[in-house]
Amino acid sequence: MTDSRVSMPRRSLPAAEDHAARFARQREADRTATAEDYVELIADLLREEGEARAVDLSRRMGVSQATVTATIGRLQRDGLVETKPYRGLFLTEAGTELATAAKSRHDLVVRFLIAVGLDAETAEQDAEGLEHHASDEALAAFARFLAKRDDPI
Amino acid sequence: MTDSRVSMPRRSLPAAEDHAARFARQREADRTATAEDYVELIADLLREEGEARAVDLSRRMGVSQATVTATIGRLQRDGLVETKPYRGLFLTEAGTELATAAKSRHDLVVRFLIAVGLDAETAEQDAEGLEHHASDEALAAFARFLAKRDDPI
DNA sequence: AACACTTCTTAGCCTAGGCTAACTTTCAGA
DNA sequence: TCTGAAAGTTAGCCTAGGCTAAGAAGTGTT
Ligand SMILES: [Mn+2]
Ligand SMILES: [Mn+2]
Ligand SMILES: [Mn+2]
Ligand SMILES: [Mn+2]
Repeated sequence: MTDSRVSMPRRSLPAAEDHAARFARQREADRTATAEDYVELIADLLREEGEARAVDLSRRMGVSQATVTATIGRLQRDGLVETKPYRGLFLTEAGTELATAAKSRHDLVVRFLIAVGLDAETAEQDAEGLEHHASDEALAAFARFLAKRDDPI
Repeated sequence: MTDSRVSMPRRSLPAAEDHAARFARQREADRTATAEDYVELIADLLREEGEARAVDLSRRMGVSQATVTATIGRLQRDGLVETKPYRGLFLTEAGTELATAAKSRHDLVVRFLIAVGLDAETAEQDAEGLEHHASDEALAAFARFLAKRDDPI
């Protein structure tokens, strides 16, 4: 029903299917965000503290221990995490890979935001959300930006 | 239990409360994202098509009509939207404000991503998700970046 | 006026991700 | 060794946001 008599009208709305695809991709990113944040945090805790306890996740995620138990259950079901009660959480191969990717993405976003003028704390804050919605293309662009800035021939 | 004997150790983890605050803010952004996307789309449809039907939202969001009904119900409950069945959706004052803010944020993010090297379609795609997680500070930084680029005195 | 098509709603279901309260298990210190 | 605190689990609840299938309600065309 779109009027196509004018060659380049006030075309602000994309084709419905394309539009829908954008939102679908975003919903997908939302679904994986929790897993990424958890495995990233588990990896950080393992590296920095030597162990990652559910109670630490609870504190650092700002969520009840019951919620952590449930979430960890899903991560376990999905083959990302293993647990030894009272002995902490461990990442599977897949979990480690996901954590590594998440961390490098996180760090890249933080560095980019700082380069673009944000203070470190705001950059960290924003990165926590933005990291899950930047495509590989966007990340590549961020990396190029940083490279150019560091080496401005 | 954090060891504070060393002055500046491998401090990668922020204080637990700060860490939790970051995630809390992100959860908040996630909660408001759907409302923003819906009112933004309704405003776009009203402007471009003259009316915003639930069935169009369904198509453009890539979601069933039943889901749209439910979501619109929440938006109505929250005072953002009004409905006249078979006559489309309308924004309240609050809804219009939210839509306007969402759209300007969306556009800013798109322009910024393009300026940083993304192609238009990827920029649109990514903006759909990123827009909900960029703080005012980040948006201001993006705007500064664009301004400087356009006027590189 | 009737009929078909479209639009919208309703009912019933599901998962993720939150919560509190109560319980169990482990650990550590007296 | 006991025993209290910490850690973890379980049960039961909630909301958002998805879905399908079925039915109701407009709308438009003949
Ligand atoms: Mn994150
Ligand atoms: Mn992160
Ligand atoms: Mn969006
Ligand atoms: Mn948007």
